[in-house]
Amino acid sequence: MADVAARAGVSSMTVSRVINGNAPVRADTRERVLAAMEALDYQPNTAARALATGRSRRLGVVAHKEALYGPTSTMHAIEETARQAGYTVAVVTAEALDVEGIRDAADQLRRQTVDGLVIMTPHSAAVAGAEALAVDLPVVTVHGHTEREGASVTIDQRAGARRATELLLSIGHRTVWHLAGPQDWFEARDRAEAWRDVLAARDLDIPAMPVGNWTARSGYELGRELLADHADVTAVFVANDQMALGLYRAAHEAGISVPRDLSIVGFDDVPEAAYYPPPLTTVRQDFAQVGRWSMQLLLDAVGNDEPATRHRVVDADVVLRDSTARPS
Amino acid sequence: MADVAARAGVSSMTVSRVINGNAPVRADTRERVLAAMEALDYQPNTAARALATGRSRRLGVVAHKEALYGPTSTMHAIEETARQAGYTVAVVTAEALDVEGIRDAADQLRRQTVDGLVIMTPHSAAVAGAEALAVDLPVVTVHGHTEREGASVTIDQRAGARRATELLLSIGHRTVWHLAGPQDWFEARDRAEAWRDVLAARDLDIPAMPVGNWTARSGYELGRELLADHADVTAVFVANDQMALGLYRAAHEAGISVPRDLSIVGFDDVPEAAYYPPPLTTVRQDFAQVGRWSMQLLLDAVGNDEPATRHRVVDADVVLRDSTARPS
DNA sequence: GCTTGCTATGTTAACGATAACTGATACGAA
DNA sequence: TTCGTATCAGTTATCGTTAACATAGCAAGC
Repeated sequence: MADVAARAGVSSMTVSRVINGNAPVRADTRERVLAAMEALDYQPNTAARALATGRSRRLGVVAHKEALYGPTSTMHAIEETARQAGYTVAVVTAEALDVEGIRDAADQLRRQTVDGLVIMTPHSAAVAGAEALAVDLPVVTVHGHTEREGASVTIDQRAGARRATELLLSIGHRTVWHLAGPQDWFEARDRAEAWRDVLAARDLDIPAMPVGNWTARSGYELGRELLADHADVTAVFVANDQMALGLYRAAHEAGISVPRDLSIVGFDDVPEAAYYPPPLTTVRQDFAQVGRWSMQLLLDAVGNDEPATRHRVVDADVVLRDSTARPS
Repeated sequence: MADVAARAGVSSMTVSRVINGNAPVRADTRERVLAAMEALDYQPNTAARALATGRSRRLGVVAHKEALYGPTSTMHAIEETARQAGYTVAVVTAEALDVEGIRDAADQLRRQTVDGLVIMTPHSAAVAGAEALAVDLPVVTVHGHTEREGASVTIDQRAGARRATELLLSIGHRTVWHLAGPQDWFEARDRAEAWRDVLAARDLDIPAMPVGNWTARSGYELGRELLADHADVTAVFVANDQMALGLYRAAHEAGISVPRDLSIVGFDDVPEAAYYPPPLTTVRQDFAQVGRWSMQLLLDAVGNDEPATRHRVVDADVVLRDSTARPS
């Protein structure tokens, strides 16, 4: 920077003003400075700037380990939105998404002088960790639930699950079973509760709810037991698309045809769902929207220097394909 | 830091020495300093440290947009390895993986004073961008090809593709077709070339090679044409698992049974592949290993303050499942 | 002609850490 | 005893940038 200043015949303060555009600089002076920057291929040093201003134009994201489709899509949208606003993103993968894990990850990010934090909080335990942080840093939580303090972006799991369940009932199924996701994930719990609520509202018996872990394998194993034990199952709402794929296989092995003998609705709408045999009726979640909105909330909070507080909810809609039919 | 020093009754320099452990400090002094750090919940400021030392303990990763399984797994492994070595990771998603896009992304990271760079270079065009950078910063490229200067980690696409093709020939198929991936990706090109080489080495005719774009949709559409036009196809090696899923559907619609009438081998071994109907024989790639090794190469280079130069190749093995059988 | 106020620039002192040097004490060998 | 050499801690300057204040020039208003 000193070199640039010397070459342009000004003080380094003027160079700083040209870069930041926050104070008047005469047009011809600005030109000279810009020319000097160009000629010397000058890159401002962000460490020095962060030290002087106390702001790093860097945001932290606490992610979790699994390479699932949803969080990955959200991550990319976060990164892109941040970049367009001139921020960079530092990612830390929490070992475990409990209070301890979130705290460790966030500490590491705080040491990096991040200006704000996006925390992916699918587990209930993770929320406590997030709350503890919001005191001295703007924090937005993602995929959590909306009943906490501070800002968050969630997908309307309940609406999606309600629609899925109602769809199956509306085409004539007497009741709907549910293969659930791990119940320490908000998303899984919300889906299960909404499913239960729909059945309860219609005075239907609520069948036993096997609990899986998002993997196709768990869908397969739970599905095999379910179909072996209960010959009367005609409709299953599955917690996500991978588990639905596992259930497909269990049904196939049991000689049960989808959708003729068994209707299945998934959740997520992964890109492959349209090519499962048969193409899967599922609930689409706009993961990218979640990323964009969470970053916007965070940028607002960082800009205004106040904790973020707003909640935004992304809708979730059923995509009708070929895995659902009236019961025979 | 000054507060910590005051509380412990020492100078800030002594606190620095305790933190970095690079100079002798008497045991009881160290204890006092550690106690003060603990009591004040002291967090070292990385911006100041970066400014003073010229090293940020931060590494950059240039990723690409698509939320594919492989790159995501690699990313997580990179992040984890970096964290264990005390480094953080800044991610930038390149808009386009061409020379321009890589350059922009890397410039942004360089301004962040990163100590080194991992560049995911699946496109041929991206390599040129990477080469331009290696001059003043340790760079490791991933998923590129090995015939360039500098360090890289790749998966042995050729070996994997060769094994897949040979497997199909060895169980009696007269020839093997190939549904290829986009030919501007090294991985896709390597797989196609290895397939062609195997056939050529046995003096077999080399069938036309439809080219897709990694998606299930492209696998479906190409598969439909292929099966309609060529009644004699008995074995297909597909560029990745998603495309294989698309081909499954095309076969199913055409009344062709897998594996009885048609054997299929995929590539990647995504977690769902074992639950495709039928479970997919495919080539497993250890994406996490790629991430770990690339980070190790980079950390070596950063530590020794010299450009990275070594190449490492991760093997790729066939996982035998139920989508392959002798021709009937 | 003198104040007032604006524009454009320079000067100085931080920001929070470390590098390089200096000083004090202790200990062993000659 | 004296010197050399560790060992431990303090002092000072520095990294590259910006905040805060100072200054100079000039136009407008009375």
